[in-house]
Amino acid sequence: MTGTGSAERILAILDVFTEDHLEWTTEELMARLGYSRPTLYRYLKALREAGFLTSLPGAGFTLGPRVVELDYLLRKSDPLVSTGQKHLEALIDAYPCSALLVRWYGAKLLCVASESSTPNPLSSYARGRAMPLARGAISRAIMAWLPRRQLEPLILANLDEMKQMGLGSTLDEVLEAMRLVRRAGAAVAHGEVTPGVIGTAAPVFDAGQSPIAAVTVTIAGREVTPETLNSIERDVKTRAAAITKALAERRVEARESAGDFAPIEFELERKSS
Amino acid sequence: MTGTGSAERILAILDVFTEDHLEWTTEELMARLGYSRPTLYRYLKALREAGFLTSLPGAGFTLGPRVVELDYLLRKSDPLVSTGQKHLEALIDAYPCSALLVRWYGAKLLCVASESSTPNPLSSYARGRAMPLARGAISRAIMAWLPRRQLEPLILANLDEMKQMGLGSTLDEVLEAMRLVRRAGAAVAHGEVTPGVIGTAAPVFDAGQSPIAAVTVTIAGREVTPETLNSIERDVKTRAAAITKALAERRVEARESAGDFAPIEFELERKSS
DNA sequence: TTAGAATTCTCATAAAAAGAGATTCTTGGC
DNA sequence: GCCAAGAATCTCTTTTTATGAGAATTCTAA
Repeated sequence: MTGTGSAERILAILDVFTEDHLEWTTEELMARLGYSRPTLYRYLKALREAGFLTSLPGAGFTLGPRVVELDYLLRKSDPLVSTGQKHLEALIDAYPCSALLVRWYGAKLLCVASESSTPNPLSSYARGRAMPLARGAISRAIMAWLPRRQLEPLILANLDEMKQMGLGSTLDEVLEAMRLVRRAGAAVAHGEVTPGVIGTAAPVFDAGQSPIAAVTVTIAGREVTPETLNSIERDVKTRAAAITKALAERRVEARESAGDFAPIEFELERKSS
Repeated sequence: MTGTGSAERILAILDVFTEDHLEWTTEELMARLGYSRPTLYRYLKALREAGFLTSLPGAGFTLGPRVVELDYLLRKSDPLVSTGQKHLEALIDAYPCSALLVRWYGAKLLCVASESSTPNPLSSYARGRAMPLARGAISRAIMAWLPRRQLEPLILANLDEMKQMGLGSTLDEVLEAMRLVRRAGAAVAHGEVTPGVIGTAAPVFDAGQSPIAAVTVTIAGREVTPETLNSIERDVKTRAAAITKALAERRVEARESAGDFAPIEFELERKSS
């Protein structure tokens, strides 16, 4: 569990680059990480040659171009983003809101695409922004459809915060709340993440079974009627279902053209009897 | 020179994820990289726990959330991007064009911000897109201001392509062409990257000395008069200079408030779960 | 539940990181 | 353009630690 391999130690270097401290000198890194000078330089060299770090002219290191390239790759090739984009645009055209596509990464909710038709809140919902695990419609739109094995430990780990959200004070109560979300087909949250902002989210499924993402609309609570809210919920559900469907179709296409793939040969060693 | 350390071997895994092949099964990776099964799984585990890879439910791996997060970090904290954004917007408001901010990474030109007021070419100039080193206004707007030590090997390595661009057929001729660009304060290229598209680029400097980026405007050649072109060139130069100045001021501010930096203490190693 | 596959474990072997200090390469100052 | 101060790399031995064959385990899907 505890990573003491050099792999972990190299990747750990990237963890010290944070919003507050994005430039590091070698001295600072030595002090922070406790690596000896030659070792640190070896690691830094590897990371720099791979493009993950760039040495600044003055003296120091910062994140490098590979990061930007990899994100471009992901952005351009992620079927979720490419099929979802138009649906986000349709949503922001219909309401004065922000529309997000948030991916479930097994331990993290990360915004992977966002559009907005209101001026201010855009920047706080940019791509790459991590979302809270225990609060908000997004979280529940994913969690409610998780298999029990995955769901239970998650709830137990975040029970305190969920209690505050009024989801219930025991595992069973929260499970019941999740059941209601599942029945409704979407999750709605009033000001759980940002005060005064209503979030509505519906899940996107991968192979029809496990949720991989959520389509979300956030809108200012004071300028929305219950009817509009219903309409939003309907639209969000429709859009999410459409993305799920598009993903499934894409999968089929990919499989059909997979004839190019070299067949995998089983090379079991069978001992002659 | 070719890295055979485990650091390089781990980072090499990320290199096989390309636009054409973004999902890899363990079998494919073993065949492609030649690692033994346990070793590969160890590496994959490290990369997955760091978030650089995600295992897909079906069977396979793809790039993970850390990539998106790191890019967000870079985007949000890169002073070049944050000070340059408004200038790009001003440029696209003034002309029907695409405006880019392209960063020089020592061996690579990478678009780090882009805005566009024309519908079609937007997607081809997205953030993360690598730009050619030997062609186009962007390249020259950087190269012309590089110190000779860095410039010469670059020219020699790309002489053939530069010959085709009409920059000269010998080192000295290309150096002379660079001198002209330096005198003009900006580089202009007619259809060197995309046929029919005129690019105009001016350099952004870091500490007043070495170029770190270029502001670029690309515009369709047929719908632009020589006067407009002059105007664009003037604006691009002005904007680039403004960004350089803003960066310098930022630097001063950072230095003045550097007393806030907490002294770095030894911290117990903690691993994220 | 039970095959079947995917992932992790065990452990002896051997490779390759680590570290101290010397050495070379860069930078900035004059 | 030269020199000094600092940054980055190299040398080389010790010891750590990664490696890989095969076995054991866990996961997944029927």
